[in-house]
Amino acid sequence: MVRRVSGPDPAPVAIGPAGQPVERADAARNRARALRAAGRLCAARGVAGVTMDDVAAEAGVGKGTLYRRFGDKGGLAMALLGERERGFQERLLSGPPPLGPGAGAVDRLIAFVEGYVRLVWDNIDLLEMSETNAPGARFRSGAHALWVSHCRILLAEAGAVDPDLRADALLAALSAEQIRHWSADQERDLSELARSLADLARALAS
Amino acid sequence: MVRRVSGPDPAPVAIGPAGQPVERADAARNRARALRAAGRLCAARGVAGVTMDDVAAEAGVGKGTLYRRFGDKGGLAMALLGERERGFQERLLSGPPPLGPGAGAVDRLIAFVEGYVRLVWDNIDLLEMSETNAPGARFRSGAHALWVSHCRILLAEAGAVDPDLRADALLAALSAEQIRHWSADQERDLSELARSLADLARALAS
DNA sequence: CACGGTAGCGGACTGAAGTCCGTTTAGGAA
DNA sequence: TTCCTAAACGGACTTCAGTCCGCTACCGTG
Repeated sequence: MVRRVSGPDPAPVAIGPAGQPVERADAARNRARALRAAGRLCAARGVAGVTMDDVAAEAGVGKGTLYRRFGDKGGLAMALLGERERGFQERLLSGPPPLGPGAGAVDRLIAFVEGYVRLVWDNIDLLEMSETNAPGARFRSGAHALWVSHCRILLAEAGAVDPDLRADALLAALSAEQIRHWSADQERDLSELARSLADLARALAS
Repeated sequence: MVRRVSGPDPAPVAIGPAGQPVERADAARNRARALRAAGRLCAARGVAGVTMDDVAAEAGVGKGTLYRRFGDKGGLAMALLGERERGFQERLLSGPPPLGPGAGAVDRLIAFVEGYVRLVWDNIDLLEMSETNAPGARFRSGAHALWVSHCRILLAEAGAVDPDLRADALLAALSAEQIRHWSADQERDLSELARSLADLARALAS
């Protein structure tokens, strides 16, 4: 199956009172169950040790249900990630400066990079799982679209040339794979890495 | 099994006349057979449509042999890639400038980026396959070590700050995933992309 | 040339992702 | 309240990567 683009599950067809399409009650219940089960199992055994059958059993639903809701294993990982990214997204859009609005573009960009590296560092297993058997899946997530457009806008504001490409390039340097490489293979630590990448962002902004 | 670090197959133990460890004749023959078979099948059906069983059957060897020689599916892909990268490596190390020695650091870097983008573009399926179920496998390949050290040296020569990190960041922007994203999702074409990335390299060099 | 130790061989087996399709049920309509 | 239909369910099934281990044959030694 091809992973769906705009979210973990197919768009419901029925229309609710507020005009939004609404998910059937059993579907919503099972989605929540699956996410809670997956979270529990990942916490207990580590992301790599969890299979889809495990999650289905722990959630008390069939495997088919899991695949209907999340598309594939990567989609489940993305859904789990979504919950953890939400806080950072909110601080980005409406939190205090320098991460949130109010600071200069370069300062905001640096704050973004520092926070984002941290987010990746803390969720690296889940991020890698979200790309298994679907290379580039992250590019199609709503979250990634937000990161890119945030960087693009700040780079443009700072007067950088070709902010589109540079935003993508900056985020490429912040990919889970790359951060893992710096962390595991080169034994860089989080704070030193965050500092170096902030410098990189500063260079890209000029 | 864990992919081997320095090449596709385990270091042979017997020592040959010239002092190099030597591969047993049947092993060498089967490696060549497997590579030829894999090349044929990929050309005929596309990389994604080829299974390890297919390759084993086409090569006339057992599946176990394939895994002994190449470690896993990604290792086979890397071995196939190795053949295609060799020409570029040679032009890099001893070909005519600006790619080879003789030109200024920035010009060489730009020539590298243009050539490398092309190399990735032409072998993108194989590159993605080399990372299936082994995220970050490319970082452990000998070829990648060459690309990184080449970029690092040129960046240092050009006077860039933190050439280590910048070399990695530049290559992150040139990863197969990222190039695929630019090509497929954003519909950029090869020459425009090469030009933009060359500009990025110039910015990183200063 | 004969022999023995060891690297190499190969295919049956395992485990997990992802699919299929007959069955169940939510929830709107009459 | 009953009925109807599309959505959702679930588990058996398929496919494929990767492992295991008893067998084979290469090649260095005497």
